[in-house]
Amino acid sequence: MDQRVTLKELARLLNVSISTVSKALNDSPEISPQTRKRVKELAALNHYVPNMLAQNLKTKHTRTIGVIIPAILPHFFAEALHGIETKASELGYRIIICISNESIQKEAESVQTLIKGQVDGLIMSLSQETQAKTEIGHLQPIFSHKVPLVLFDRVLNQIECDKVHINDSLQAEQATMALFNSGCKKIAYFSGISDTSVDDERKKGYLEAVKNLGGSRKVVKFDPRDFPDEKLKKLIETRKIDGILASDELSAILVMKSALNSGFEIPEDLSVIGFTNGIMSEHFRPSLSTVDQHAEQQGKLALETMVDRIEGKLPEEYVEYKLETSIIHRKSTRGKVPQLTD
Amino acid sequence: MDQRVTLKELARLLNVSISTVSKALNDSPEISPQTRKRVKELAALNHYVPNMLAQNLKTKHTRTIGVIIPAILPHFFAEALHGIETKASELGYRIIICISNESIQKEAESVQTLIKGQVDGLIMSLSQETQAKTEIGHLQPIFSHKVPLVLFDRVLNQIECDKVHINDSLQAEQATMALFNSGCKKIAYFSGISDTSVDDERKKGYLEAVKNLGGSRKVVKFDPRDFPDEKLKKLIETRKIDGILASDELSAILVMKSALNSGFEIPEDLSVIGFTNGIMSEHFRPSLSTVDQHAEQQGKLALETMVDRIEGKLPEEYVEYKLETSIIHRKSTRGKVPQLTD
DNA sequence: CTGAAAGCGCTTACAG
DNA sequence: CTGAAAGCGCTTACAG
Repeated sequence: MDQRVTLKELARLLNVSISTVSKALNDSPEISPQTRKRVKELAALNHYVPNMLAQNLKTKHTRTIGVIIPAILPHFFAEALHGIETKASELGYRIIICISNESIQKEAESVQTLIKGQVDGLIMSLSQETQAKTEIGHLQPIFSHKVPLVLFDRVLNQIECDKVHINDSLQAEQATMALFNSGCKKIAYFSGISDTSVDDERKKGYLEAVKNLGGSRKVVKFDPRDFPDEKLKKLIETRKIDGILASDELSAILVMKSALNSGFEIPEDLSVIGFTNGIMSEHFRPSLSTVDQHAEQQGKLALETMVDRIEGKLPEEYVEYKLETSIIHRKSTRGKVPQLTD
Repeated sequence: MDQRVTLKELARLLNVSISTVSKALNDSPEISPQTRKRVKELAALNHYVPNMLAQNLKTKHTRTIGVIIPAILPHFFAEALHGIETKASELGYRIIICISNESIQKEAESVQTLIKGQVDGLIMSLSQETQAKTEIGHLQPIFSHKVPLVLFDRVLNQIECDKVHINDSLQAEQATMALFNSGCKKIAYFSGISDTSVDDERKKGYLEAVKNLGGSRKVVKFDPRDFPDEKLKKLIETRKIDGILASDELSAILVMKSALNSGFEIPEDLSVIGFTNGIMSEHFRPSLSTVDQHAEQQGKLALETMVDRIEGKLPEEYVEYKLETSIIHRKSTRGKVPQLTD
C-alpha cells in the first residue's frame, strides 16, 4: 500500500496541473489528444492505479455490495454466492462477504462493518436465529442509513425491501403431490433445518397437500448430527410411511442413508424428494429427486435487483420475485406412471 | 449512502470544533470526560457511523484483504473460504472475494480491482490456467505495488511470497502406500483436475510410491463431465487394478459410482482413496477414505499469515507452511489388517 | 482542554 | 485547451 504514484506526482513529472492529469486519464474531451497521450503513457510507465478510496470519497458510491449469508458450506449458499459474484463482476461491482453463522450477534456486527465500509447496498439471507425470533432490531441501521437491501431465500415478511425467493410452500405442495402421484400412500415431512422461513413454508405446503389428499400428516424434526434411525425404521415398518419430503438436501441424503442402511429399498419401499439441487443429489446412489431451488439464479437475480435499485431503475415500491421452480425427477422416486420394466 | 451525519454536522450541533468531536469519539485523553460524553450521546442519537473511506484515506490502510480463488463450488474452496472469513472477522478484518473461474483473464482483472480498491493484502489460490501455463505476468501489479501476497493450496514455486499448502506429493505417496498395505496389488491414479500444481504433486507422489513398491504405474486423466466408464471397467477386469488413488473428492466419487454401477464391490473389488474431506466423502455409500486437506485450517492459516505480514510480525524472508495431514479411513478401503468379520 | 489548519488523493464546476 | 480552487469526511500535529 506504499509508494504508489499519485496524480500529483504525475502532474509534477509532466509539468501540468493535477486537474489536467485527472481529466486526461478520464478521457475528458476537454484535453488535447497529445496531452492525453503523454499523460497516459507516463501513467502506464509508472503503473499508476487510481486510489479508489479517494475517488469514492468524492463520488459517494463505491460500486461494492455487501453480502451477508448464514453460511457458505451448504451447497445452496455456495451456489447462490457464485451467482452473486458472477453477476457482480459482469456488472462491474465488487462484493464483500460476511458470514453470520446463523447468529444475530454476528449478523449485527456484519451489518455495522458493511455500512461503515460504505457499501452501496446489502444483499442478505437471514440467519436462523433472526428468523426464529423474528427479531430485526439489529437491522435498524440499514434502514436509518437508507442503504438499499435485498433479501433472498430466507426472507421475512415484516421487512420492507426487495425480495427474491422461491415459492416454497407451493413447491412443497407440488412435491408432495408428485410423491402421491408416483404411488406413495403415506407421506411424511422430515426437517433438519427447523426455525427458518423456508422450513415453515415447506412444512405448510406439505400439510396443505396432505389435507387436500385426505391423508394423514407426519412431521419429524431432527438434528442433522444425530439422525433418528430407529424412528425412521419404525415409521416405515409399522406406520407404513412410503414417501418422504425432506426439508433440504442434507436431510434427504440422511433419510436415504438411514433407510438404505436399515435394509429398505429406494424408491421401492420409500420414495424421497429433497430441496436444493446440490452435488450430492446428483451423485448419491440412488440419485435424489429434488426441488430445484435455482440457487445461482436467485443469487444473480438478487444482485441484479440490487444494482437496478441502486441505479434508480426500479419503481418506488419494492419488488418481490418468487422464482418458478421445478422438480428434477431422478432415481429416488418412482416414475409417475409405474413401468413394468425399470 | 445518503444523508449520513458527519463530524462536521455533529460539531455544528454541539457548538464545538470538528477536531474535538473526532477526538472525543476516538476516546482521546485530550478531551474532558463531559465533552466526551456529550459528543458520544449525540453521535449515538444520530446513528453516527464513521465514513471508513475517509478514515482509510488518512490512515492508508483499510483492514480489508482481497481473496481470489478459482471457484467456490468445490467443497475445498468453500471450506477454505469459511476458514478465511472466520479468522478475518476474529481479527477485525474484512474480506473481498473474487472468483477467477480458472481463467488468467479473470484473475488479472480481479488483481486490478482489488489493488485499486486498496486492499491491505491479497490471498490467492491460483487458477488452473495460470498454473498450466506458469504465466505470472498478470500478477506483476501485486509486486510493483508491494502488496503482500499469500498463496495457498495452488501455489507456484517461482512466485516469491508467503505460502501455505499441504505436502501433496508426500500425502499421495502415503495414500498409495496405505492402499498397498490394505492389500491392493495394482494401484492406479485417476485425475479429473489436470494441470494444477496439486495434481502434479499428487501424481508425483503416486509414481514415487509405485516405484518404491516395484509395481506398475497407471495414470488416467479424464473430464469429470464425461467419466470413462468402459475404461475403468476394463482396467479392473483385465488389468486387475484393485486400488485407485483419485486426485480429488469428485473424481473419487465418480470412480466409485462408475465401479459400483458396473457391478463391482467397494472395497472388496476396488479400494478407493480421494483427496479433500468434503461432505460427499462422508455421506456416500460406501463412505470414502480420504486425505484430509484441512481446507478450513489452510484458510485460517493463510489469513493469519497475511495479517502477521501486514502488521510486521513476520521476519523479512517469506514463510512457507506445509500442513501435516492424515488419511481418514472409511468404508472405501479395507482395514489395514484384513478382518474375518466385516 | 479546545480549535485552526493541513493534508490524504481524487473530481469538478468555474475561470481564463 | 489548461489550471486554480473547493471539497468529499476524516485525522493529527501544532498552537493556544
